[in-house]
Amino acid sequence: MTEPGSATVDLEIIVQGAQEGKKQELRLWLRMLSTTKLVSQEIRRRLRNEFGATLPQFDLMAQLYRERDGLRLGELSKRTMVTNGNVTGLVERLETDGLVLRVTPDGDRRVTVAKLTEKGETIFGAMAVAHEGWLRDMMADVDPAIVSELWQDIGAVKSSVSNHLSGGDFD
Amino acid sequence: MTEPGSATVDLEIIVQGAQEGKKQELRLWLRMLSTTKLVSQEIRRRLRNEFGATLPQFDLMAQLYRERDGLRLGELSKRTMVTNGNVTGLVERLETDGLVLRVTPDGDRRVTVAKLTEKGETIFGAMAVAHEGWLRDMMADVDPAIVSELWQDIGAVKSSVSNHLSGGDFD
DNA sequence: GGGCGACATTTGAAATGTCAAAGGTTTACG
DNA sequence: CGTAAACCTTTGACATTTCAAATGTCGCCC
Repeated sequence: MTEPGSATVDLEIIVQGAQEGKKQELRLWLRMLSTTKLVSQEIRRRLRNEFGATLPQFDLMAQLYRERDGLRLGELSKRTMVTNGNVTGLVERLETDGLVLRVTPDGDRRVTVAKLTEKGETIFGAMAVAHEGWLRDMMADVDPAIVSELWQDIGAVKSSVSNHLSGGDFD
Repeated sequence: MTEPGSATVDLEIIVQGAQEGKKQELRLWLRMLSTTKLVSQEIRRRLRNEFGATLPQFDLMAQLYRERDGLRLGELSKRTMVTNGNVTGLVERLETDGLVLRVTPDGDRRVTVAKLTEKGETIFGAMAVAHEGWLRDMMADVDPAIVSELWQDIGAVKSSVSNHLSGGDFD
């Protein structure tokens, strides 16, 4: 790939920097976005085919699965990065299906707490196992060391982004 | 399950592999997903505030911007990773706003070709410049070398995922 | 030249997504 | 007390999303 006899390595860097080095971030973003879409679509398809569930429902249940005492809707909204109004409908549907339960605690009647039903826990357990397997399969060709490195470096991206938001939100 | 194939590996790796190394892919995926959501939301907010546009509309126009002769809806669907039915409505709204034009070529009346209007090109030009700047800003704290490396390594992930799809789709 | 299979887009139902405004509740302060 | 501010959730209007089924065209083969 690299061309021969370049005693002027500096030149390349300068040229690259001046011409298109500026778009590295854009390029990275586009690739992150398309990759994420690809994986999402695959997971969505499998969740649908094998469990009749949707990805947002899975996400929401995942949060409840590790907080057996349940979570307030606002907290669910933050953790799933889904708007409040959206959580309302999501929980509503899951309640209809008997996977989730809504309770208003005694102390504060403004609050609604959602928690998994026993049925919900059982079903989600199965989904979680399958879900993890799908990801292992999809990333099977990637060197584990790279996987680990990516986790780190994307963390750096995430934290840079967090520090440059116009609204001022956090992880 | 899987047994350690080579006895030459470090103890660390074995330990890691036995304990929680199995979930590395899941961990990476969750981080990719949350980071992508974070960036998407920020871009969405800015597109809305500064241009009154939505992210899918921006994506679609981006494709048309570099194909001045226009693209068939099916091709748009593939490139934006948006379903056919979705493209229909998207283009419909953009046409209403006078940003996009729909034409049926003479040769084949099954086909609809969408292309940017002059107004569409002007407006998108401005959005593209801003968009690139937003990304540079958001990733400002990330070492350029890391940005480049991430682009490469995520490419490896993408291609692994592509090779392990149940449906069998490609980039 | 009629019809069948392949192709391209649209439609329709249901779910998810955003934002802004409205609805109750609680808290705090004068 | 009693009202205003703060908090939590829901609602409503719209845009986007997916899937499956319908619609419309083209190509080809007999």
